[in-house]
Amino acid sequence: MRKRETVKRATAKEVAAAAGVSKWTVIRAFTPGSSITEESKRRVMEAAAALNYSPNLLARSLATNSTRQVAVFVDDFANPQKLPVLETLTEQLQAAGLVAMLININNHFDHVHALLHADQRQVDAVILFGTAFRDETLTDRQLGHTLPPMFVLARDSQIEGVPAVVCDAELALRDIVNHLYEKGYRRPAFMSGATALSTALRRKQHFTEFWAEKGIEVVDYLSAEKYSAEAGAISVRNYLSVTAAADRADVLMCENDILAFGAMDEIRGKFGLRIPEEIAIVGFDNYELGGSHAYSLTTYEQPRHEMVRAIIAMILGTVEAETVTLPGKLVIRNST
Amino acid sequence: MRKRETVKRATAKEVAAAAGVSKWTVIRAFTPGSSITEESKRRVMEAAAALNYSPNLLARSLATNSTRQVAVFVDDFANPQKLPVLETLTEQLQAAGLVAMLININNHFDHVHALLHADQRQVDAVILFGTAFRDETLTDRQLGHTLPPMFVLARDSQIEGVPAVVCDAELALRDIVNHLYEKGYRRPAFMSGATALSTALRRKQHFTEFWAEKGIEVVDYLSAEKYSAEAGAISVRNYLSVTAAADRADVLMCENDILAFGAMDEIRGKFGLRIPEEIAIVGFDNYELGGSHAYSLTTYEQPRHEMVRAIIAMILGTVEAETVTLPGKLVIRNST
DNA sequence: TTGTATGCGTTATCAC
DNA sequence: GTGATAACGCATACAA
Repeated sequence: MRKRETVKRATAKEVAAAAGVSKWTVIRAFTPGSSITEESKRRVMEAAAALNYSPNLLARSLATNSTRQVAVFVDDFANPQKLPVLETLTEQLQAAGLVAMLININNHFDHVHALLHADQRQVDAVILFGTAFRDETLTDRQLGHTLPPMFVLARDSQIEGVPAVVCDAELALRDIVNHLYEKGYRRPAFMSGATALSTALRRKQHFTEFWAEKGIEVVDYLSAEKYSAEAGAISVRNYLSVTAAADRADVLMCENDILAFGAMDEIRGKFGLRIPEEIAIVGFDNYELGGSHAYSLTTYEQPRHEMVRAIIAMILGTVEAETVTLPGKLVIRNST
Repeated sequence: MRKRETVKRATAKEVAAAAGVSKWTVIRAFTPGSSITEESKRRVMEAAAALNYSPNLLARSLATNSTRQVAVFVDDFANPQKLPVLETLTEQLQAAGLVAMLININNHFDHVHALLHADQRQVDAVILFGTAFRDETLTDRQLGHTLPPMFVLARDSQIEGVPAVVCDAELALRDIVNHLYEKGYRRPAFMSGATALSTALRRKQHFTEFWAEKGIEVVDYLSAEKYSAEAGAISVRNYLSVTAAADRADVLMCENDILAFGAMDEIRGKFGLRIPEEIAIVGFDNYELGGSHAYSLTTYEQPRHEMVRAIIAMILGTVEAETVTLPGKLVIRNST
């Protein structure tokens, strides 16, 4: 590792010497709201500008016991929806004077490892962004009581005492089913992804539940190997291949947009069915491409700005840290 | 900001007291390859485990003048291709014992601001990941000579003395044009995105150049408003609307896959043309969805693992820091 | 308002 | 191999 020894950064001490004051006065000049005369401040700032001084945030962190860094754990980079959320997250963190450490959770760097590392780096908080992390490992002896505050974003929390910020699945599915029912659909099907995530299970469960409330007890279930267009295509192909046209669902809800894209391609391309006339499609997430003419996918948008705002408020401590469920919004397009 | 005062972390000093040694011995126990007896090390490790001690990386950074943190500047979250690169980048950084600080460059937080901030945080390096940042601002007085080493990833460097790691555009376009020529296409068209980025211009320029080498001097140029499917669709719609079938290109290369998706949808959906029989399509980036049955898009894949490896090697100083151009790979599918 | 002493937790360097 | 001294750059508490 090349160290940063090109040109030493100026320190408060040096600025103090140049300005003819003590280094503590320099600190004050850079501390908003501290008592210092205009004159002193002006001289300090002048000297600072000349020496190109700016406070060393590392040293400040050590002294204040607060790094203003937040570790963000991500373990599913395959989901393109992560990107806009990361954008929102970094933007709002930065606006709050915080900065994101992006941690890739994978086979070589698991949650426990990452948590230990983030802890050593003294981060002010850890955001589990849609990662599958359960309680068990946390009770290990190796993890002390000194862990940074943790928060779960966009997934249910499976850890005792760790709050989550999620989109209201019940409301979402209620809106979706109501919409489909009003449109006249009566034979629903649901395609789920591979995982047994509680968030995913909940969508399926509410889907079933709300159809039942309408008196529709028969729901077909499809499942895809993973969250990819190809997997969605394969899943729907299997379904359509073994299902007589008369028995076929008239609307298929996919657990996310990516699955829906694959399903739509297959339905139109391979089976020559019209969407939504012969089978309607619903996705989840409102991924950008769904708005294009080709897909025009009815979907549900999670309130990512509000979710991020909520989690940051908890981190800052401006609101109590407790699980929050926020309403999203149904986006109706031509696929239903 | 809630500080981390729940339970104070154990320090080397406390571990030393518990183990009956000096704190420097504790440090040695945690420093691979330092001279310490097995017995001392064992006792230290025992005490450390009991007290749940682990070294404070913040304090270490201050003392060693090396944070092992790398700031990654991103200003275009709309491009979904950023995500897999971020995955690769974080994975390899972590494998090298480094960690990524993800910085969102936007209207509220520009490059200069971000650079100053990263500098204050004492990052070991800054990666400009596909951001549009030019030299001018850098010569400002406000930016000292103390800036961290900078590197540009996936775009040409426009800053004097700052190396870049890019995909070889010349080779890429040569491969693409050769492939198209062999397939028998003779009427090429090129769709560019909105920006006047040198990387983008270069693709267009080489595209033209290599067709000229084949004796084909006529190339149609389309331009999209931005890098979105919708913009690609609009662009190709305008083109096809004003171009007689006889004058139409027989192959359209789009500057990236997203534009290509939009173009393909429009070409098939609105104009009822067959791909590739009536018009072939080429993209760039090998975005995942392009592999799906519906698109099956011929495209070009940037060598992201090698690119990331190269930039990290420069950061670590294991290779000289200089601009590197790496070969990607043509991915041939059914759209050509 | 300003200056002084002390602490944050670690590493580097030198004696022993 | 081990302990001690100094230093990293800043913040807090207190005295002037």
